[in-house]
Amino acid sequence: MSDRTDALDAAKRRIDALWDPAGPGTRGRPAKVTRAEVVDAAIALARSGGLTAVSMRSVARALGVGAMTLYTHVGSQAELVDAMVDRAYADFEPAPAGTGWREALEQHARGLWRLYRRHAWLADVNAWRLPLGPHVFDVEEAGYRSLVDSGLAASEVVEVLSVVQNFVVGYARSVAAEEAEARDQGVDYDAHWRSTSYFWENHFDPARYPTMTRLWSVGAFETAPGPLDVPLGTLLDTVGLLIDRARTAAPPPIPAFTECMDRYDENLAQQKEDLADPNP
Amino acid sequence: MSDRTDALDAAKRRIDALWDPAGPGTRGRPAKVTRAEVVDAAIALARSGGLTAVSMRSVARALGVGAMTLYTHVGSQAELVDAMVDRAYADFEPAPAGTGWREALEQHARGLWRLYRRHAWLADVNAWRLPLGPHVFDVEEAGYRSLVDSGLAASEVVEVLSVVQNFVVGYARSVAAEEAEARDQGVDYDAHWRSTSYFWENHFDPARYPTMTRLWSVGAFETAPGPLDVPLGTLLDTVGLLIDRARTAAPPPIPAFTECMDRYDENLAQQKEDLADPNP
DNA sequence: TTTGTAGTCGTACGGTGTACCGAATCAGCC
DNA sequence: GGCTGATTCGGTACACCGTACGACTACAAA
Repeated sequence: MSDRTDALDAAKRRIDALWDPAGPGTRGRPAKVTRAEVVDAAIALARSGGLTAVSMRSVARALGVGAMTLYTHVGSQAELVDAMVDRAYADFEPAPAGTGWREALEQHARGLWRLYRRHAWLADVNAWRLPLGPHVFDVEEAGYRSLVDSGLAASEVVEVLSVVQNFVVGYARSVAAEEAEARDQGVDYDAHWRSTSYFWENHFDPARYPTMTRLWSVGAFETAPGPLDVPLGTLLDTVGLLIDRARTAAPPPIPAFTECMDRYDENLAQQKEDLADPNP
Repeated sequence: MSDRTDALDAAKRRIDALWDPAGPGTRGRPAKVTRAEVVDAAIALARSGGLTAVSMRSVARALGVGAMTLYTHVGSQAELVDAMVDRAYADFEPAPAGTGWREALEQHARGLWRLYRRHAWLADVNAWRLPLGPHVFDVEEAGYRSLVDSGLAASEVVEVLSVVQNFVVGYARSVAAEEAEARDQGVDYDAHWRSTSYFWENHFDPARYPTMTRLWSVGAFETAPGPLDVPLGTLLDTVGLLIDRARTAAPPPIPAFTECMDRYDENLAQQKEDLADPNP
């Protein structure tokens, strides 16, 4: 019983810390570092050495401070990583409003791409789940805004954005993985290239993988110079095709913001009721 | 210099271990466990406790063996995880040959979905990069085979499969993350539900996120009972639209297997030449 | 000056991956 | 039977990790 309660409180505190950073008290000993400085130092470490380079001790050392000192500012390492992610997402540059869905969605995808290129360590942390932080939600909001009035059904908006974001993040992840591997095994890209080509020469069997051989023979696996451009264009084309189809199908419209606030309050009340009385 | 060489050799050994498991020698003391037993024990631990439950000591304990004993069978923990992934991918059930692209691609996506549901820990490891193992390649081959003769251009085949797989894996990842969180904080789904609803009640601001509010008001975020069905159907529809477009555009054809073997040998020779003479 | 309060951080505990190396145990040979 | 070489087993040790505990410090307010 108390185990569950503790874990639940911990989850709540982890969320609260992202929205109400709990500024320094005016009483007592003054702090040597701020929460923001801790998060920034951790991000700096992650950018140069990956997420594995971020330990409580290494961050403290970078700040010239004892390891345990960090715990007055962040609560736990998991909370620190949450804060790092939300801080990184604050760097996202939203697309200018008023453009069409295609430019908006493309800008959104490119913004996400830039974000994951600038903070390559995000590819590692994203494995679990994004923290429910304000700036993460800002990015989600911007993504949905690019599609909400394009004519797609509401569920399609969610699905399409999920597909696009999964694609961009997955792409960034694979690129970041190669770079990290190259970094780990010696600064030099050449060594990494040798190790993967070693695989193709010594183990790849065309007879076992005929389809891949066919695609490889026409260069389908070679990444373009501007790596994201070509696949993203294709992906946006398919979204366009989907929107064309939706316009003739005329799905139920998505209500305007003013209209739906009533329903929002209603649903929230219903949700509270369900929690109070857990019987179906 | 020797640092780089060592790292390169390590990478080679990590790849070799997946293709030539290096059977037990006939001389010397007989082994108490086999490599396959080690991998299976690690997978069993991962299935019940997640990847974090897999440590060299815990695997050894599960086998009734000293921790260091494992190193005669797997070389390192990274190599063990590689082997776990490739072993898990061997469970993939390929789609029956001869069906159309849509059934084949759908079966492929569903097979991947089943794989990631059966081995939820795959969602954690996939963050870095899939190991270059034979069974991983079998799955890739099956995916490409479903699309290679659909009429798409070669590069589109690669992009579409990447999008579909990223979607399925991302979806499985988010579901697995929720289950892992629920498990960590108390066996009971209720506690987890309370913690996320705590967020919606206390921090979500409709004024800051109007578009998400609009979509939420019509239930766009509610997951369907058969969670994968609806989004996957939409995704396959868009692939169909893309294929229709490609059939009228008539992209350059992808050569048959027999034709491209010449080009394959040629390219491989070229590659070796480039490596021998690294000047541009 | 005293008291309360908040921040710092040394110590310690239990965990991790794994390098090192002697002990144990076999096949094959004298 | 005894010996040699090959192979595996696993105890010990080291460096690292996250963090609970509690003594210590430095300030604001009383």
